[in-house]
Amino acid sequence: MRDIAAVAGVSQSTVSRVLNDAPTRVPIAAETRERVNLAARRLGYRPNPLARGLRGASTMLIGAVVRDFSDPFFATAIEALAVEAMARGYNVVLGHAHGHVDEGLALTAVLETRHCDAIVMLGDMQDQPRLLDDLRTGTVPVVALWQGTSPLEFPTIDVDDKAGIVAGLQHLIDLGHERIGFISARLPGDNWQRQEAFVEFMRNRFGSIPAGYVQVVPNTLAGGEEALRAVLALPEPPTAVATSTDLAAVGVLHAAYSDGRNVPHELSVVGYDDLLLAAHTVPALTTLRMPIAEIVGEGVELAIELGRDPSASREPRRKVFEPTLIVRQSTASPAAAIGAASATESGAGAIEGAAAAV
Amino acid sequence: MRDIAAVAGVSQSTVSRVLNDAPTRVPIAAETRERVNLAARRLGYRPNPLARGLRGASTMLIGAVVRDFSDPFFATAIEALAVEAMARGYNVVLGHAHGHVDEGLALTAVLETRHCDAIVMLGDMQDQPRLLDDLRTGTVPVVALWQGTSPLEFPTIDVDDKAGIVAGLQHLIDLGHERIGFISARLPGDNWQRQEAFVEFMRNRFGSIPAGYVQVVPNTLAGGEEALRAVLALPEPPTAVATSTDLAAVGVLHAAYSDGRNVPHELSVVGYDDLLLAAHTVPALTTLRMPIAEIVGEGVELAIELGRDPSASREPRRKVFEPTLIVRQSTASPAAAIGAASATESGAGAIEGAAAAV
DNA sequence: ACGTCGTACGCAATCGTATGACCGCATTAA
DNA sequence: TTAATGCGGTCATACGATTGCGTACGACGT
Repeated sequence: MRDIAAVAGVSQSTVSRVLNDAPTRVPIAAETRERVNLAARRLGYRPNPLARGLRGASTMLIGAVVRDFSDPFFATAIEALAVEAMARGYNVVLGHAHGHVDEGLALTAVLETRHCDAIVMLGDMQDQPRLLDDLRTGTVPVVALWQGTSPLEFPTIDVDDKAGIVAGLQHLIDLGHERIGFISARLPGDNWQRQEAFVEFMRNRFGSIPAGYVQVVPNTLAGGEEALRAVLALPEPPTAVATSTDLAAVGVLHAAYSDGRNVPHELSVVGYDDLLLAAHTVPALTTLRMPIAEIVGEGVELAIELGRDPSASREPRRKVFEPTLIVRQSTASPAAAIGAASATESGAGAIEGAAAAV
Repeated sequence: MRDIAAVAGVSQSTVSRVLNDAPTRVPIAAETRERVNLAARRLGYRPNPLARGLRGASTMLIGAVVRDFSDPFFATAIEALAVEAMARGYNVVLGHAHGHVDEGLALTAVLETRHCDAIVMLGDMQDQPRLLDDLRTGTVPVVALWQGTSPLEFPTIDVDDKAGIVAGLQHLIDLGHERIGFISARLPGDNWQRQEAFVEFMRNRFGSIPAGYVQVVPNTLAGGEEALRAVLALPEPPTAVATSTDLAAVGVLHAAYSDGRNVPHELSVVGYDDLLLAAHTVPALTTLRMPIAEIVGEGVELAIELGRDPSASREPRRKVFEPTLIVRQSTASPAAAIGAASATESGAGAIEGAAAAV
């Protein structure tokens, strides 16, 4: 910048004013402006965001705190986050709140993150009290996405999990299912929202839930497999399972296939999230679409707004989106099991193949 | 920091020296050290990385330039990157080199990235000349991962795609396949390495490749489906297909199922990458394992090293890792097709179910 | 008694940018 | 003629930390 000033024959302050061309109380002649711009371009000038930030200006950075982004759901969310942020001229720095070295690392992540304009938290972090504490006492505004029912500490954008679970269960019941299991895929620190919704709905509908019909497993493909095997080993196994996650549901599909159980004729499966993948599993997964883009977009918008105007109300508020049921080929009436034998004879999947639209 | 100095009754420079306790030519009394540390802790001092970076010190940031991280392969790679970086005390900032708004955005991404200690490029970016140009002329060291055969401009860590493809094809040939198709899932900017390896190997082995046996599609699930349908519509369709990507392979599995083709009895499928998902598809996917963690770890190591010591040789060098064949249930001898009818009668997947170990 | 040396620390410049305070000049109003 | 005003721009300083250099002080040697 000093070089530009020298070349253009003006002072450094003038250069600064020209380059940001912000509304200033100091007028600049158009001719000078031209000269400076030219020099800047010729010298290939790039503003140094560090120096900018040092002056208290915005760094155009949004911090993302996420636990585990091998989880395809959060991977998708992060991509959305990056896209939304960049569309608004912001960059994203990753803070990894990993469970293992947890406290130490989590803390560091936040410290290093301090020079962000805002922080977006993806997923629930109730098990990381020090991180939350840091965030709470810090000066950087925080927006929480998919916080679940945790005590509201930050502005939150969330999804109506209860409505989603109910929609999935109602779909199964409409098909004629009554013995419905639930696979509760747990993320560390996550709350029990979807599981509770299941329990509440089923209690109201059928009075009680058979023992073993709710399986709690880690949110991985292998977790889904394990849970399905456990549920099918029951004396009176369910004819359908709902899962709290597509990831687990994909594991379920694999386990069912490996054990020779035809989905959907012998077992119906409902996922949750509608990952990109869900439309392309074998068979394609009936699931609940999570409006990821909308949620993240809203979150970024809010985060930036809070970052720009620190005086803005930071009192916790919550916005809730609705998931929508997407019916594909992994659910069918339990009565269909009668015709299953003849169906498989003509090649597994022939029936659904005819309706394979996505 | 000034506050600390005041509280501890020393000068701010002393505080700086104590807090970094770096090897300095200025000795500090142990007692003073204690006093300063105490004051710093009580005041909850957090160093401001901006000011640090301003003085030319390292910002402990690694920039990641990636095209599209909805691709599960890159999502996994990014997670690995974040983990490896944080294990070394670095954070990661995301630069999105999206294909659409490409040039403009790509450029911006890099500019904003300037204050990183190093940049890691994930995937090939040959179609973004301006980005490459920026990277080349910049002062920040760059390490390229999965660059393919592009002209070597940066230190590169890569995988031996040719060996991988050959291993997959040899596996199919060993099973007795001769009519083998290839689904070339293309990432924008990517080169044709895997496809070329296929063509070369098959030419040498069988003399020629039937028309239509090589399908080029975008690297998506839908791309895989489309390619499989095209290949099966040929007058003499292949008995096996290799894909350049697990993502496409999953699409293939879905399409085969939807069209009533049993995998592996009527069609063998070989993937490439060994995503986490690959072990849990229906049926589990035979594929080539990409040593993602090793590659990324090596890349981060190198990037940090280059960042720390700018005098280090930055001349392009390449390190190559070997993929390894993972045999699961999506491949079988074409002769098995004879017994396919009876096999499906007892429920699809019963056979592989018995061998469902991962 | 005076010079020397090692120890322990302070002073002040510096990085790149933003910005309030001032300044010279011309034109216009009083 | 003088003062006020507008224009076009420069000066100096601040942001928070790092770091070369200077310096005060006690101990020690001669």
